[in-house]
Amino acid sequence: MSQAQSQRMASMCDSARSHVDDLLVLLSKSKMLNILYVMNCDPTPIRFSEIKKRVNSSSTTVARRLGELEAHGLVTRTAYATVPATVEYTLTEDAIALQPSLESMFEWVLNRADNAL
Amino acid sequence: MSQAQSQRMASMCDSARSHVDDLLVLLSKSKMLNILYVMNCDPTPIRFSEIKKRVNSSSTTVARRLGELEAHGLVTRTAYATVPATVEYTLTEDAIALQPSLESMFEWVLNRADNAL
DNA sequence: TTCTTTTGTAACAATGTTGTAACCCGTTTG
DNA sequence: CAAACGGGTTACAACATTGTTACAAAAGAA
Repeated sequence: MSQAQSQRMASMCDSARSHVDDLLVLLSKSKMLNILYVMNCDPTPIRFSEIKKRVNSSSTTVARRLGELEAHGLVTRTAYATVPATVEYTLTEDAIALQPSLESMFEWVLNRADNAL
Repeated sequence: MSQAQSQRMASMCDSARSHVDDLLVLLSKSKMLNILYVMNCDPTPIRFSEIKKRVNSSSTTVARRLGELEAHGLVTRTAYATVPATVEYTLTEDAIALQPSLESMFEWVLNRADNAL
């Protein structure tokens, strides 16, 4: 961490702190990192059912997480009037900027998981 | 298809996936990223009370998180027989390997927080 | 003697989160 | 007509997590 960033952190006003905390709380919700990871792995639009299958969670939780991500401007939801319904989710540019961090974090996680076998 | 069946269709083998999930669950616990962040900012030994103050949480939660991190081999706890007691926590090498990811993740978080002002 | 300090732990009530089961839409297929 | 599809929503019971309060230990200070 650079000195400038540490200083920015130290001198941050309360409202900025709360924004940081909001984001950390968001990222810490169950399956959130998993969802961002699967969306980052292949950054083309992905369907609800595909996300649900890959993160292995209930519809309720996946819907809640995607709603939270959309509310924070990290994913875009696009519905198509096909039959049956088709809905695609896409990462916004802001979320894509998080990709390198997530990728190296998951590399670390996978390495540790390997070693733990 | 049942949820149990979806589970079995995941690409990774069950034991590897459970290790990955363990780590993601660990990292997703409340204040966990905050703790790792403050410990990464200044990677010298840090005392319990200092962590507690910086992440702004209760003793109970901080103690729980540090215990979980220690159980996963990510921090080392060293107690000194001073009066009153002194306990220092240090990141292990494994945890330090996570530093670049955390740093760029926090950069992203800080940037978003700035823009949200 | 009693107060103070740091670093916790134990018990517990309040609060938050989860999955399940039931249901909705609108359209096509049997 | 009834079922089935994807993509959800709602209600709710079960479960998980949180902070609070009370407590402890050890030794020096008042």
